[in-house]
Amino acid sequence: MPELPEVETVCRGLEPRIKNHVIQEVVILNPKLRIPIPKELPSKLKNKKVLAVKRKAKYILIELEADLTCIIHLGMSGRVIVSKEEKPNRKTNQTFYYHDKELKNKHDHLLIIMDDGSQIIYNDTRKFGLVIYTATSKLNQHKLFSKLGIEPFVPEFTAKKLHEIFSTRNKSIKSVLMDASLIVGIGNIYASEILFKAKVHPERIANDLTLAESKLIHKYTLKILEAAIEAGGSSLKDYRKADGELGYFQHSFSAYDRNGKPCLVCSTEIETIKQNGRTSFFCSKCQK
DNA sequence: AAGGTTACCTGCCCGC
DNA sequence: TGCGGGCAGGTAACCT
Repeated sequence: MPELPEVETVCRGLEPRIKNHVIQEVVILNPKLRIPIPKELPSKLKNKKVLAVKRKAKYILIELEADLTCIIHLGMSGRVIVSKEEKPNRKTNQTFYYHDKELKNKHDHLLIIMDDGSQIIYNDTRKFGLVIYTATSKLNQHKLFSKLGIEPFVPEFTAKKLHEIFSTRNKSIKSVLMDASLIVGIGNIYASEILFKAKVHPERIANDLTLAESKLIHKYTLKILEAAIEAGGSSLKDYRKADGELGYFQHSFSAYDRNGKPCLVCSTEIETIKQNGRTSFFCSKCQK
């Protein structure tokens, strides 16, 4: 479920568990992803200390010493799982997770073992994600990042700025909100949620929006993303959910996935339409 | 160059 | 029960 809040939650969950620890071993279990995992990634990462874990758009950046950053993207179905503790196999006395066949999971692509024995697994059913590396000093020039739009949580992301962005695009507001070359982090779920709260119909053409409407979209973009990050943070602290899987928490949506259910404001049935191959959820009475 | 479509991949759910 | 179609939270290579 990785949009900005989920990726942020993964980063916040991961950092305290690996920061200042050294990567002891990296094992490629299945390199087949959108960009294949580079063969030399294990040797590059091995013996490097983790300096920080950061988010950039929907990417996870594991910043390492020696000018190295490991870049992870979760695609549609990527997951990061951190073993809670070392689990040695009784028979072999091996601490490798993968020496215990019962713990093996389908679609695990990468295993990282830290110096304290904790193990990080990248799992991705649909293989749309990626795990690569680059020089930290050249991060912003990387092909993946060179065309990214503005981050929502920077001071320059103002209502005025957003309105200017909208004014340059002659297509639906829904697809503009989801366009990472304009604004990063908003995917199909939060685009519907933001437009519902702002009372703007998803098919409205972006450059037709009034400044007042852009201001509402700006306000709810920040509010909704913040609330979702907060919810993710709560789930990280919840011991009942502390199964090692990071970034997956119960969402409460107002519009997304509520097709046929009553609008929480006016009780009109939530409708769906297809836009650019993606389903949009909206209330035809509230959203104009 | 903007805007739209298609493909990548697996699994699940639904209707027949 | 089995099969086919459509669908799923993302991105980028294509085409016009």
